[in-house]
Amino acid sequence: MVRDPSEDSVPRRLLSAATKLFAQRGFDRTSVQEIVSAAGVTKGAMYHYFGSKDDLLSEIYGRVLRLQTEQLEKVAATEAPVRERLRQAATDVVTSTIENLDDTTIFLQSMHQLSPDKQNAVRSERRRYHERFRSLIEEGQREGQFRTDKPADIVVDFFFGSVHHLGSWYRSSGRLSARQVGEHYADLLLDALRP
Amino acid sequence: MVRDPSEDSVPRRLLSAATKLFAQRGFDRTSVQEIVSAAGVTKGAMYHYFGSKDDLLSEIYGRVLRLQTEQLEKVAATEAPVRERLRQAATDVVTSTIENLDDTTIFLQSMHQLSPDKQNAVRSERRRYHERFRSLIEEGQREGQFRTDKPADIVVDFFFGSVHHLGSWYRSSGRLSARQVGEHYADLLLDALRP
Amino acid sequence: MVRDPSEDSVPRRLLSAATKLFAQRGFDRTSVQEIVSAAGVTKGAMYHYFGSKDDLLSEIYGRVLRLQTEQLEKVAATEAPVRERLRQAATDVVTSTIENLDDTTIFLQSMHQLSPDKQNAVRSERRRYHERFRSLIEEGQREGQFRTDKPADIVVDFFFGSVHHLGSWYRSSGRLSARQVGEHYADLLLDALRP
Amino acid sequence: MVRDPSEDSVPRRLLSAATKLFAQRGFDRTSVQEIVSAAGVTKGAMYHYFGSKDDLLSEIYGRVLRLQTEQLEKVAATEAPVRERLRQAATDVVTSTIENLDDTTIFLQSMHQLSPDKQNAVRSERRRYHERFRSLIEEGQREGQFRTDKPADIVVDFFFGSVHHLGSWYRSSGRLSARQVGEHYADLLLDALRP
DNA sequence: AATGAATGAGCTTTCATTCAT
DNA sequence: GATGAATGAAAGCTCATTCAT
Repeated sequence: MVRDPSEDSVPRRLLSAATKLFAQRGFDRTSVQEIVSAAGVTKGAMYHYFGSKDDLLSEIYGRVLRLQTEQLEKVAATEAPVRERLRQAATDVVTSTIENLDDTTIFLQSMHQLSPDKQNAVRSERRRYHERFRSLIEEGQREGQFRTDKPADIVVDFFFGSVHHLGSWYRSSGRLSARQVGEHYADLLLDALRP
Repeated sequence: MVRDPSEDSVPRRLLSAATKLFAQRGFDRTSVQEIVSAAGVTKGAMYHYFGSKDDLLSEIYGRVLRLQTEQLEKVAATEAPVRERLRQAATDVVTSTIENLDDTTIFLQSMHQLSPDKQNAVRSERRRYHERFRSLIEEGQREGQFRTDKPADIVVDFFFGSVHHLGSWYRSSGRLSARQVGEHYADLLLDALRP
Repeated sequence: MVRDPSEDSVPRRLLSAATKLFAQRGFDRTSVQEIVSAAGVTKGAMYHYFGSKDDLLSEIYGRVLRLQTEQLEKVAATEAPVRERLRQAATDVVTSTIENLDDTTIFLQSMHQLSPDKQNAVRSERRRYHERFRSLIEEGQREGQFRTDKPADIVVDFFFGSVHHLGSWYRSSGRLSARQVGEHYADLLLDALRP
Repeated sequence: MVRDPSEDSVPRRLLSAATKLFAQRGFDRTSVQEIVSAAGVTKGAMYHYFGSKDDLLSEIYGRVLRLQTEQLEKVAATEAPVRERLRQAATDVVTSTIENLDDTTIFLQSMHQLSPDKQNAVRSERRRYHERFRSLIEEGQREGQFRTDKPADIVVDFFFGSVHHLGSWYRSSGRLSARQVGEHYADLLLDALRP
């Protein structure tokens, strides 16, 4: 059978429909019926591929978490000076957050609606990510590149608050590109860290 | 009828129970039955005082918004140099956010679950608040106190992201007081704005 | 408001409709919708009075168990010779089983479809009932009234098998009354126990 | 293809898995998916060999019914005195019921969950079996071996109730063997029939 | 002979809200 | 002011069965 290339596989269509709807109306306000209708399949098909509505959400999280973790590991491992590595990491996370704004909006708004153990899995992945980011800051503090009168964990929470908030105001139709916002944010972070 | 002073009025008990529950489990996951049980009244009583479950949420928003707006107006109107006024405003909003962490957590997580018109009302109040804050930054930029290569609205969103995120990590049992966090955050903001 | 005496209370109507339907089609084959339609109310009303479909079943069990336990205690406590007390107890349990044939049919067929803890509650009540019956047989064995070469517990299971089976064959339109069947069964039991 | 002799044919594995599961959880509570998973095949395979889930149940019934009917015919046809033939038939049915306890448990619990026409088929087979058993009793009554003040059909129902009930209490780990229970039950029946 | 994706109808349960009292 | 019985719509999920391959 020939496949229209525009016609994705069923699980992919389900994930994509769910992402859009969860971002628009929230996880709880989106019914399984709405998701499967948007994906053009029936409920049975969805439950054939995903164990539950929660599973859809977890899967969406997983994708973006894995992507960002990968990017961070790659940048952190380069030979560049720590200031440059932190700047790059900060720019990257802002850019990729904006490029996947639906996923990350859902992340922020719906995580606490998952079942406790799925929440823990996501949280610990997230924690590892933050710890990796924090260790960059600590490295710069040890080298005398960054101020030492601010605890690194406070700075991390300060910065990721800003990042998570992007979904509430950034519009792709606005005057700034994802990259421009990323650079502004990285500047603000780096300058706030000047000794 | 004699009133035990510790026994608040019915609407107050309802608001307080709703606040706690919404913060713990989210708006959608909290049933009206749970709220009225926690408040020690019946459903009928709740619908006597509040038109709907949405109304409870709006009311909770309203309280904290009014409080923070008031604080900001007061600080902005003083004669102090703009750097001092911004520092005070930043410290204040962090401190009062932490002191009302339940309310502000709800704010962040549940706003998009309100009916559209209630959402607009809240949003426009919020926007006015942000504009007042932004105008402080712009004043400092005009006076040459703050850098001018960062648009003031980006800085506002950057900072309020950090503030909204407090609910996801701040614990009153941690090593930092609300005031200490406020001062750290204000320092980071002010230093990021150094010319 | 004047009440038509033929119009029972809602919970009573629900129990009665459920009893009839469970007996006819089995617990699993009966939907909540069928029950509430038969009772002339809505699902919401049912869930207002009963926590679950299981609860309806438990309640039906409870009623007939309590009735039969009471009858047995009363007979066992009289001064009559043990043969007479056993004969009366046997006749009674057959008669009341037939008179509540729907309830006891359900008992037999649907007990294993209850949640484990409800099942245990029912089972232990049932066990107490059987133990009381067995102690009557043992008393007769000690007095030399009954044969001693058959363990009392085997006899109890033998007899209650017969009783539980009534629902599969007894029809009120048949040639024997409940009392007549009770007397036949009691005779068979007593004569099987002759030394 | 070489066949591991321990590896039964697919239909046999399906029947055996279904028997175990139906006995454990009941017919309605067992899904086709569970059966095929337990048998290590897929749904398609099951529907290749059996027309429906009901068919599995009918097949299980059929096997045990045919077995017991055969045994009864054999015993009834011997030349032994009627008391001995009845004793043997009673012992046999108890023993074979216990030896196939899963099948007979299902028989008792799930028969009424079959489609009406399959139910009728099973019922009429069962009736023939009971009639053959009853005719033994009537033969003994005519010969003066058994009491005549108890209708034979009542005695048959009395006894088969006991037999059907075996599944609710008999455990192979208990103190009595299948044969011992069979003898106790046969004694109780024969002695209840003493003139 | 066998697979497994997909269907579609049905299930129990939850819940915000109303209203006679 | 307050009760709590009752509604009715919708939710997430299950499952026997079909069918193209």
